[in-house]
Amino acid sequence: MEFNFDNERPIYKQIMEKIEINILTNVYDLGEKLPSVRDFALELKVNPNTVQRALNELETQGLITTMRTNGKFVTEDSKVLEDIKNQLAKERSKLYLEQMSQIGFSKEQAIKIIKGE
Amino acid sequence: MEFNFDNERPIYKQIMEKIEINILTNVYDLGEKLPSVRDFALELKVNPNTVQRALNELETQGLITTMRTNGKFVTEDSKVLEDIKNQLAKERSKLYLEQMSQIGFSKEQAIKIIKGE
Amino acid sequence: MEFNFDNERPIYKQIMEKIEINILTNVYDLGEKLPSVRDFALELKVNPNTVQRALNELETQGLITTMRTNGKFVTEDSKVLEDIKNQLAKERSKLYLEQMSQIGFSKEQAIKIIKGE
Amino acid sequence: MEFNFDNERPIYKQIMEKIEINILTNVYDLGEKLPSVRDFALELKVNPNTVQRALNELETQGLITTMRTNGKFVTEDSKVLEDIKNQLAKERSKLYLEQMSQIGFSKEQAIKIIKGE
DNA sequence: GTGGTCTAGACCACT
DNA sequence: GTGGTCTAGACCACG
Repeated sequence: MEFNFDNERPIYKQIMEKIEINILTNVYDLGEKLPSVRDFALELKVNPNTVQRALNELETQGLITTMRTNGKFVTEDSKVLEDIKNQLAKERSKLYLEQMSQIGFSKEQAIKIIKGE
Repeated sequence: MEFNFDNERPIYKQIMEKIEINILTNVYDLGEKLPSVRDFALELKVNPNTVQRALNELETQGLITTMRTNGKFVTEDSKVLEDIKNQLAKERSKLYLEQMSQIGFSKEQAIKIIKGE
Repeated sequence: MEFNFDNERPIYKQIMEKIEINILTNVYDLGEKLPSVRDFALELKVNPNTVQRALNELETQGLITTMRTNGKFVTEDSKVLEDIKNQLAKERSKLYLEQMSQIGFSKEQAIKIIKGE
Repeated sequence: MEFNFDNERPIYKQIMEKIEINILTNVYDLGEKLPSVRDFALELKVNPNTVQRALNELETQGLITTMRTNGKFVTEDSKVLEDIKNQLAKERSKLYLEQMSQIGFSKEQAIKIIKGE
């Protein structure tokens, strides 16, 4: 796991997103035990509280479950993963189209530009 | 001009973006005189300092020029506008594709999702 | 606002509940500005971070909205309040009946005991 | 005996409550010999220390007596059981009414909601 | 003066 | 050794 933090946004959110992506793309498998809070902190060179906060939010999101004294685990419910993935995809598409329309590009133009990428 | 401010981001940036969009989409024409800082502030129900800051940043971006003692005007250089518009469009497309690829969607899938919107 | 904290449960949760109740029972009105995080902390003799955490969770619950640099406010949406109130009431009734049934009391007996209170 | 443990509370307390309920509802009869700590632990898939702790607390509560070298037995005093049951019932009813009143429901409303369950 | 973030470090309960 | 909580104190952006 790399750690190029962007100063513009809270570190804990960036950690959230990294782990979220790793879960959504099965870098961490369903039901897999995650590194301990302290290990994450060492690896990311960040205070354990910061990691804690990130993982907490992922837990309220349903991606992680905690077994006390035993560690934190990726959810075993693949449906949750799919839902979050699709929700993210839709949000981002919608946002993209909105932003493009704001500056005067139609949906067709927006797609054409993507294809050109 | 509406004013649904998002608590997550600085208000001055949100104002910047609104005015920028109005310029790029010719709501404010090339060379047109902009409302005074004071008027903007009243209309947006915001502190004049906040408007000031937004306009300053737009000026360093080249979208606005100040005619001393006379007010602020939209640039008369249409090329500047086109450049900014296209640059924005490319950035956003690139970002969109990156984000989608991060969560496991190919360019084709990304396009398909947009079409479904 | 009193401050008899129970050592068994996290302080931040107890703060959450106190404020939640104050909102649900209109001690804090719809749309009213809440005391600042620092003021709460002084009043409750607790670290500001602890208050912050409590208020944060209330925000994700939808009871509070933050206007940056301006303070935190009770939601203006009375529907949210009603929903939470009714949800709480149902949860508690269900829990009560379950607990009573576990130790061998029927719904009728459970009601009779309440009436005797 | 099932074992859906709740991460929020100590496992030993949850075990305590389960056994307590089994005694109060005569799943374990008066004077009956309980399974050994070891058997409990295997059945519950839990560390024997955890079971030990739970049983100890039940003993100080008077629900269980240890016959040295011979195992642990349910108390033979039926009055103890009745007392505990009624005390529990009263406590819970009182708590329920308090909680409902806190969020603005009268005793009558509280009863109505129960009936609707 | 407002909220937000982060760190360092401590202590706790549980297993 | 695991996660959870709390404190003290610092710094930041914003208006």
